[in-house]
Amino acid sequence: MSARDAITDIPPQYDHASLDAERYAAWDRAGIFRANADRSVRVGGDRTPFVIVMPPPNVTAVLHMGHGLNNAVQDVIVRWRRMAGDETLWLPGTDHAGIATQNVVEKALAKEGKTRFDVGRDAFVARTVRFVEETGGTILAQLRAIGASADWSRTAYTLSPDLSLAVREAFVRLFERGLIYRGHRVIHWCPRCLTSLSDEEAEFHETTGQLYHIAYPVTPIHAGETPRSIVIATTRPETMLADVAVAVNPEDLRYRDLVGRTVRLPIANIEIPIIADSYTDPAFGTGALKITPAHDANDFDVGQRHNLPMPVVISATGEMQGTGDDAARIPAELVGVDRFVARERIAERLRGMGLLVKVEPHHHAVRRCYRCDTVVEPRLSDQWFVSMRPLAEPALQAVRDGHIRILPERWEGVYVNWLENIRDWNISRQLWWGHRIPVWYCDGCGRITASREDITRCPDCGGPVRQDEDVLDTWFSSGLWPFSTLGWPDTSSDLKAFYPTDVLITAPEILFFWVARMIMLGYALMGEAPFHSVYLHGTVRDTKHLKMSKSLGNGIDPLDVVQRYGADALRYTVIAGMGLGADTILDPNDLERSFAAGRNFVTKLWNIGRFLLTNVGSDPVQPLERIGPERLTSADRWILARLDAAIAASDAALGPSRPKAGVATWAEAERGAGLRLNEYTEAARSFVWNDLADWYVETSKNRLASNGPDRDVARTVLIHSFDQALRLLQPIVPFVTDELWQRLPGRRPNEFLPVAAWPVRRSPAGADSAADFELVREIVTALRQLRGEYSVAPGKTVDAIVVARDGTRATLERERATIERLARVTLQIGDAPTTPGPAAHQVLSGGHEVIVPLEGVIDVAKECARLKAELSALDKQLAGLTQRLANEQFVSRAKPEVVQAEREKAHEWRARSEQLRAKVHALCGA
RNA sequence: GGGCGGAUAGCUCAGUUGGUUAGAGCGCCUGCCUUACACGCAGGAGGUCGGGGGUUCGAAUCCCUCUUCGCCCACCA
Repeated sequence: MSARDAITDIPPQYDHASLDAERYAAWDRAGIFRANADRSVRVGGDRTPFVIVMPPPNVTAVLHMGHGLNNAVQDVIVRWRRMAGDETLWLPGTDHAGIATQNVVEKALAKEGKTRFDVGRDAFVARTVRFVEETGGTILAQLRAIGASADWSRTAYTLSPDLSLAVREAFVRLFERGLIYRGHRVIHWCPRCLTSLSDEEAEFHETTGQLYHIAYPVTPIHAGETPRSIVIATTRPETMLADVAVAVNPEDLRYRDLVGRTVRLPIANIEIPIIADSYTDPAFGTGALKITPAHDANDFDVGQRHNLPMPVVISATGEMQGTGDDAARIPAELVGVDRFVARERIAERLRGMGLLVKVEPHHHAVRRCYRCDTVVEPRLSDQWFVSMRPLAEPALQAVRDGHIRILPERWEGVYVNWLENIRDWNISRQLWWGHRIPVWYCDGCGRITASREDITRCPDCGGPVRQDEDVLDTWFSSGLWPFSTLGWPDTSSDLKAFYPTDVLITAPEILFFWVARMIMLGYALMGEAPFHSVYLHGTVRDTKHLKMSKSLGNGIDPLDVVQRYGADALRYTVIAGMGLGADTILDPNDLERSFAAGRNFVTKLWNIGRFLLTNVGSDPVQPLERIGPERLTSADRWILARLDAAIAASDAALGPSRPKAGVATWAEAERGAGLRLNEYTEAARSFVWNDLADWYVETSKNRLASNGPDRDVARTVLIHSFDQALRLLQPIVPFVTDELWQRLPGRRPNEFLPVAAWPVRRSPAGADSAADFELVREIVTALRQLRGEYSVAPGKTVDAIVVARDGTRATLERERATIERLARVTLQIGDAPTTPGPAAHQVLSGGHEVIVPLEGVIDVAKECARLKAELSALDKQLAGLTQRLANEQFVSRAKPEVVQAEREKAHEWRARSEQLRAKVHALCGA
């Protein structure tokens, strides 16, 4: 088979559509992504474990660019460590996603005109299970399409029997240690989801609302007293029906005489006291504050301090409603009215009564449900809480003393600040989809029992018990993820072999929701940090810097990209642009442009391989170690030095992968180091493209075409360099690299690049051996520049003179053929500058002078004429411009920016004219 | 209200502890189908490093300030 036939045999573009899936299937069959717990040094094996737990996507999620980015990053890190020889485990899984999934199913029910209450709890849960079975987990299958090298045999699910056991164990342990308790207080309530929310789930949204100033008439002490009133300011007039007091600051002289007296609460028409409490800010509004303990967390505190009643006037669904005696506070016509409608009506009524002093626009932040965007209602209720302070302490300490680092480091401050001000975590949800709270109440004796097993009788009195109706916050189970997925509480091999894990890779949005809680629960239940590094990557945004989302319609479907350009192109593009913590900007309207870099790179790589495979041939290739150093040419030494540099740069950009052996904390110098994926990508890219392809492959062409011993040297170095380059690039573009690697000579069956050894530098101090070929490159580049500058025909071989410096003559003689070939010249090596008539010349940085005689090469007269004509035209234009700028009329009357632009243009033209004049002078003499 | 980040070539971004001429990809211009690659090759144009002030022999880099975009946190109703 001739070389040409072989070329036509391999298409000029990498065929990702057919090859990617085949490659993944081969990896899968070989089981190379499956971790072997027995090999972990922690259980007596021979390998250091390296573990990443995948942030579990929602079980019903469909792959979007955010997942694509997150998993591409994880895969690169995991693939790097796998090649480096670690026993690598990337543990995948999904999250049952309590509210999110329940919402999806409720929406489906709504289409049938039903609510979850119509179908009942058991049927609803059964239906959700079915829904998850049908659609759930597709995202994990989709991750394979982008090449995720996860250990699918260990796929976990937060609501699986195993993990549910872990959740129950965690709850009971924390309960027994007094860290989980039942609290009666104001929490965030979503009137649409009908559940309480944690602080993190009630997100602030800036809005411009209205601030209502309402006069509460002060009840006169004796007849004939001048009528007075106290004006309060509120954004939520509807809650006034639940007011129990008006509070003023004890230092506030304006109201001092009123403290202890009462006001008549309008509409509700009841007497409430005026109290003094330092919570009230005299400078805000009127300095008087209505106190509504059941509908405001702060007012609740005030209410408790003053032992005030706590009437509730808004129902779970957000309508005006009271119970018992408190029902009397709500006028009949407002009962059952939506809270926002009631706000309007109450304002109307107050206006009618002359008690609405003024309404002014007010900019403030309103909390909304993070799942359905409904304005959250503060609501007094009984909930389960985790006592966070004791949990936060070790988590705080861990980051402070370097047991855990967070990259980029600026997030450490955010993390610390949050933990320092942490408040107790409401973990009960009034939902049906999730882990039922393992608590039973005995109505007989009142005992509350948290139990690992379901119970039917009270352990104290033997009476019947009923289980708590609520489920746990979905983030409670996520918080156990780094060890629940490894089998905890069972301490069998996986947990021992792989906990703690290494790096946690996610987006900053869930730093509090998830990362901080994993750290806290890791310490609380495992006594150890769940990982030593947290890597927070950026967000995927469009060109307007808006976050990509389904609702905005500005998303990019990663599978679409995979289909068009291949998984490698997607991965390369995303990873190459992965500045530490920086957002990734992609244009959803121009996929071609967004992913061209990746696609082009894959094609380039493929074509280098194509050249190699057709020119190196299939004869055995000697390993590099068998080639004596004296047989290496300058180009060989150079490319091997460049390879060493690329390996060093890649290692420096990626590592260190963990704190130094035997040390549990990060050294200050290494705390912020590594995980620079963009730098690693650039090091590998420029090596393979700018060094290997642009120079080494070019110089090797004639060597490969020749016969004799040097041909074998070239084959060896070429194969070695390319093999190493493929290894360096495997984590980024695993498909095309393995596809090529499989075809390299000497490959044995069932070898796979993803489990081949990571490159190691040959010679730590071999830098200077690259100097000779560097000189060649410099001379060739200079000659090419001169040719271009003087319009020398591309195909024409011309004479060239290089003036040698001390000691380089022999080198130049040796490299003559290479220079002549690459620059298309016939070379003379001179000792001193000569003056061969019209010539192009350039002085190089090392002092070498490069000269190309032009007599007879180009038509000097013609080129002179051309240049002169160009110069004269330019000068003419310049003269006109100069004249205009000298004209005072123009300068004073024209728009300043126009004048400025003309000045700049003149400046530019003058410089160009000077350059051209010098060139004309050199070429044409006079 | 508090804190953080960004502003560098037409676009998307790199620029390590201040140190020759500020880089890459995409786009653009010129010329090339040079027997691996036109998704390519060779050459080239393009930047007062957001504005102003300061420190320094020297600043994209350090300090102050302003403008602007974005993010996080927050119990002034």
